[in-house]
Amino acid sequence: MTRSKPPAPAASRRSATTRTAILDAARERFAADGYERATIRAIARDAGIDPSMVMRYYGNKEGLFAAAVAVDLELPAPGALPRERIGHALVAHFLRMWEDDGELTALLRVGATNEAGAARMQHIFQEQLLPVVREMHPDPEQAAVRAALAASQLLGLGLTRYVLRLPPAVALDREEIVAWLGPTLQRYLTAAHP
Amino acid sequence: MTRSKPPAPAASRRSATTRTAILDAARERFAADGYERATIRAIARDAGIDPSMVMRYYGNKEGLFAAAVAVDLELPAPGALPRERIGHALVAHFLRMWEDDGELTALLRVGATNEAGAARMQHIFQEQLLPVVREMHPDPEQAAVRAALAASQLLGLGLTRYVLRLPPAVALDREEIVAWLGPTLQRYLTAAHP
DNA sequence: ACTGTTGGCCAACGCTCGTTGACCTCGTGG
DNA sequence: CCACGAGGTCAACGAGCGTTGGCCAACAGT
Repeated sequence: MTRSKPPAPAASRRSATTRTAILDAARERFAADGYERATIRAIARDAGIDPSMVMRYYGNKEGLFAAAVAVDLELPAPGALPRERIGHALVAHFLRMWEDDGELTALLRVGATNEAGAARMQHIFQEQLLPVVREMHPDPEQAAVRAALAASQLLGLGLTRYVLRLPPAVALDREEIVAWLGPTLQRYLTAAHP
Repeated sequence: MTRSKPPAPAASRRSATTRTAILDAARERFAADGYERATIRAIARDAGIDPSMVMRYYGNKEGLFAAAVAVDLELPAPGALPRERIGHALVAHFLRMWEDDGELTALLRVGATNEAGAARMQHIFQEQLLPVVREMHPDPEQAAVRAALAASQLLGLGLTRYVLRLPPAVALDREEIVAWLGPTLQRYLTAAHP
């Protein structure tokens, strides 16, 4: 892509280019095929290099997955949005994230069949979604339950729309989804315990 | 299919026993490992027989999966339950079905990474869930959207609780889940378009 | 008693996978 | 000019997979 000689002597013979090419190809393959069927050989072929380079750079297949799928949900800072709009905002945010690239699809596809993938999803849930909910509900148990409910609806959306591709779920446009799911998330996160 | 002897001294040299042993083992393995990692060899080992027997009985791995995971959601006949309680009833019903055996977990795990598995889920959606919703909403587009929304929440629950095993989702007891998700399903299925 | 059918095992095939180690090729620093 | 190290290729390994075909043992019908 880019030439090679910036200003400095460093970065010489294009390793960075190859590294990101590998990661891009890996993300795509993991998203399309899941962990087992996304073979290192296929990823290397997509990236236009030899399979052994993948091993050199990322150690083994697990390391490659860890490097390729390092999800940051980019959730808004707690308090950054009004409490009574958080449901709609979260749904819209997640829709944008899902369609950004295949990273979330890859994570979900792998998480469904691979132990390490599932563990990574738990980690993301705990480190990224839970803190936002905790800001609203200091009681830890309350927060955990409400965050889990929110996750169930948000992941269910991703599952039906981007993984299983149920036709009616694919056909909906974003506004409509936000209008339907927003109130659900709002209730899970802010309503009184039923 | 089954030629043999209906009237005669049946059950002789135990083929039926083996067949169901294979199906049980297959269901468990597919539920635990997904399609690729649930190997015919492992399934045969669990069933206490030779891998080649699996081939004899079910043709190939796809045939085995088809035979092992033939989901019947056992949804109530349309009109069998009051329209204003259908949300709670559906959630409770699905919880029971998920915990019955590993069949739904197997279906979801395989559906997330396997084309045929995803197609089977679409088929079940269309043939089993959609008709129930159609009974309430004659307009086909309305019915499809509402059924997809319901599926997203129900599958999201199954995903977080039985596949990913997010701790807070596992810790919830059934009544609490019904109390939280019931109103959601109720709204997706019966409320006015938002 | 003979024979065909049925349930089952064993051994092998061809293939693909992740992974490894030897080798090649240059641009650069001394 | 030369050595070196980084970027990259090639060929092979051992293992595991789905699948096949041949063989064996025991029952059932004649």
